[in-house]
Amino acid sequence: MVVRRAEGAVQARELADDGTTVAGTLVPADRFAAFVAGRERAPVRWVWDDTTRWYPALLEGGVRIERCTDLRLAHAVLRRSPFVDQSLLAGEQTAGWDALQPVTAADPALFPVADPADRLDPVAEHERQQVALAASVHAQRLALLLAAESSGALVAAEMTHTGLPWRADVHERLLTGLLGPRSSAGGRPPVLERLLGEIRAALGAPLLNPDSPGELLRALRTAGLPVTDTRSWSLEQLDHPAVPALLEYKKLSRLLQANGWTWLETWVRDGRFRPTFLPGGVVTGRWASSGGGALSVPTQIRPAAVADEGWRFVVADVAQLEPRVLAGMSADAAMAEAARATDLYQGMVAGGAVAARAEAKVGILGAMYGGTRGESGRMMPRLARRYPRAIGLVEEAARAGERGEVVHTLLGRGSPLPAGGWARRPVDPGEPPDDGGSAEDRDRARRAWGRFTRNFVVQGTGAEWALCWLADLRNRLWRLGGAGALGRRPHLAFFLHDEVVVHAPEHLADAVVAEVQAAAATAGRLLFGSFPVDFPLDVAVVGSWGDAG
DNA sequence: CTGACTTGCGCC
DNA sequence: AAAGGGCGCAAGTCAG
Repeated sequence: MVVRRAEGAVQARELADDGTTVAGTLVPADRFAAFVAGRERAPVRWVWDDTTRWYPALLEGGVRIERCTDLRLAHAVLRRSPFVDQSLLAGEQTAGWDALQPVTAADPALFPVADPADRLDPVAEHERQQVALAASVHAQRLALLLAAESSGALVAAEMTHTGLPWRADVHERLLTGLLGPRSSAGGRPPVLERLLGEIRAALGAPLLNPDSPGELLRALRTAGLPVTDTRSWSLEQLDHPAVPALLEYKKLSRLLQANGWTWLETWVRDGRFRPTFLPGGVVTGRWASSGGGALSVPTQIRPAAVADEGWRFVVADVAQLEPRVLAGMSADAAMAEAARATDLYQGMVAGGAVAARAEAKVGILGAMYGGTRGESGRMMPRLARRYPRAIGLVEEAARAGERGEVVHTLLGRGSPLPAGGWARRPVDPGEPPDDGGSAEDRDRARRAWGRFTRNFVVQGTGAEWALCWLADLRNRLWRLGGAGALGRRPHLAFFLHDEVVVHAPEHLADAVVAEVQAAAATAGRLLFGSFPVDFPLDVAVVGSWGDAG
């Protein structure tokens, strides 16, 4: 069913099996939610321009849908995929689809005025996408990616709708305990005020504002300290009476600015934290977020996320997702064998690849992030001998990036092309060949891009695993849960790259644990088939997020 | 004054 | 001498 906004109404067109549209219906806007609810009684896929423009209003109306095709997200994937013949996506509206942005504002209006999306034809775009998909040598993988991406869009909207249960009173108690009572008119709370006094005295700088990196750096140097920046890690290396107070000040000041009383007032309403999640918001395919720094909620304040009375959180995260994904996508049997253990790094020790867990960890992280020198560099030859396919895959991705080529994830998400002049091929004989500065600058940029593409393939495939996990779990939770609206059943409340928080009635918590596990197994099979790589979860049933892990 | 950039730090 | 990827956010800084 393809839907399109049409002047206070919705035009809905049935899709035939061959992809052509048949009957069309015009549904008044105020009856659309009921129309959708009615159609959901039988299996149906909603094809629409962009989930953020449709689903929030349906959820407000109490309607949950089973599946959709999000043309905006699918378009973005297909346009960059090296598995796709780009000429098949060309059309007069291609630029319009390229430019389409999600709507993030909590705008209750289903039909915002002058939305550029309204000029786009979803039927034509859907048809182009289907043709491009069918012609691809990796149609199945891409189809899985598009389905997972669309499912992710539904999850994201649902999580914003239900929100993460958040106890303002617990949060405030936490803040007061660490900072002292909130001070009025933008002044520092008492604990920060006291630390400020200590810092100023110890540095002999009575007017110092430690929030200014420049001022602080000058004050430290005047006090005779050999520093070039003011990062906590650098300050920790110094032996000076001002340092402990300064480190404490930085930590608490960060808490106050990022997740203090202002954050609480801005982002927590009616006992729920409701950030906006942006599926596909990161080039690798990871989600981004906006509002309240959702993907970096510090562990410090997680105790304020408390399940409702009679409800529990099921918190699950994948141990060492990315190295496991690397083992799977490279079909490296030796690394997959190490991944059979709950702790992959320990498994590498047991397999004889390295002598100690710490070596395994720093070596693998270096292989995935591009740390080729120092401790991790020293491990590389040994890892490459022991895990030739896994290490070979990331090395090849790095080399391809250094040559300015596109790399791709397992399911076919393509990396962007580098923007710098170092990689640009001459387009026109008259064009200057390069704008990249000195040879060293170009080499540095080339290596940096190689580190990016090296990480892209692993981080991106990890994101694909997580999307499949999330999508399958969403359906399992729905089937688990009796009747009623989304928020009255077990539901996903939060997602952070490789971790989910499910909010569920207490009596269903154990069943949720089983579903979370089953969904992880499904995700592994969807991506890697019968190749034996495990994705063990750390799962906790808790009353508060702070009690997990 | 606004907007763009840098710095630093939280998360994965 | 150091040399790791991806983000969002807030404050400071600086240019216009």
